[in-house]
Amino acid sequence: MEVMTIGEVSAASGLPAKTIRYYEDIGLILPPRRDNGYRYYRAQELHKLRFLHRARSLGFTIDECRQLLSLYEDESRASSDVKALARQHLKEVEVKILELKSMKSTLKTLINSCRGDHRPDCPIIDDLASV
Amino acid sequence: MEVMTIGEVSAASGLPAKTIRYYEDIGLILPPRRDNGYRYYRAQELHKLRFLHRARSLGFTIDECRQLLSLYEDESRASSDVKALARQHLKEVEVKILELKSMKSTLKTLINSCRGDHRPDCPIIDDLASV
DNA sequence: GCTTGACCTTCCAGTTAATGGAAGCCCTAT
DNA sequence: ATAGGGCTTCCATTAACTGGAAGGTCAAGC
Repeated sequence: MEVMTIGEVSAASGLPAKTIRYYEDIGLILPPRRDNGYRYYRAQELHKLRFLHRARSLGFTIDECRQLLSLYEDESRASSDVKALARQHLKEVEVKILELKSMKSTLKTLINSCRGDHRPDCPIIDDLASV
Repeated sequence: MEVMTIGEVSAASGLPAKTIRYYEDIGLILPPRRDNGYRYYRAQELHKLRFLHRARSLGFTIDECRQLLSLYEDESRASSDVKALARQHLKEVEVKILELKSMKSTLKTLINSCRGDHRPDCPIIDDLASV
């Protein structure tokens, strides 16, 4: 397939067409247009869309994706720049994990202490109300 | 302090005044008003605000908080309802932790394999581009 | 040649949970 | 009287899409 419509590149990249148009709106991927106004995508654009898909699935924000994309396109990039970005992101992921683990452990404790029957007394409610 | 202004209840609950007004907008806490239009908060409202603060800090969504609040106020609630809500939320927290852990492990691997020097070759970029 | 249906286009609105800021009252102290 | 701090409302913005409406385009079939 030499070039693709948005529907085709959506299937090929795994990104919804809506999302691909959104990425265009915010200036991430700017495909050329046919005479009828239809977007078309070449291998070049498909690669970038897949790149974005993967980066997003690793939790990078759109803004980080923008930076990654420009590093991807920069033949003379320093891998240290990429690594720094990834390290920063890793840190944020780790912080979130810690927050969620703390929630998880509190929730587990509360759930375990609650009988969960037809009666109203409930240590979960008591905890929420006690702070 | 018999009753409080929004600034006072903000200090007492730990929630920003902006957030307290927002909670009113969406119908969570509806304080009475003075003749001059100022909101005022009694112990009753303060307790609910603290309740919300705590519930949010455990990651419950606003909608879940709404349900929790109505259980809190329902003298004839069944603790099983509270427990079910908490269990559901715990599940979601656990799912998020798993997602983040998977990101974390991939990121770590990629970061470790990247030299991070002035040269352009970078396994992180390669991975993103390879999918 | 015309219709049908799938696909494409743009634009507008809504989602979550707040947050920032502007314009303008109100109250207390000096 | 005026200055300040706190209060009010209303509007806009954030992140990253997603849904839907109204309408143009194209290939296939009758």
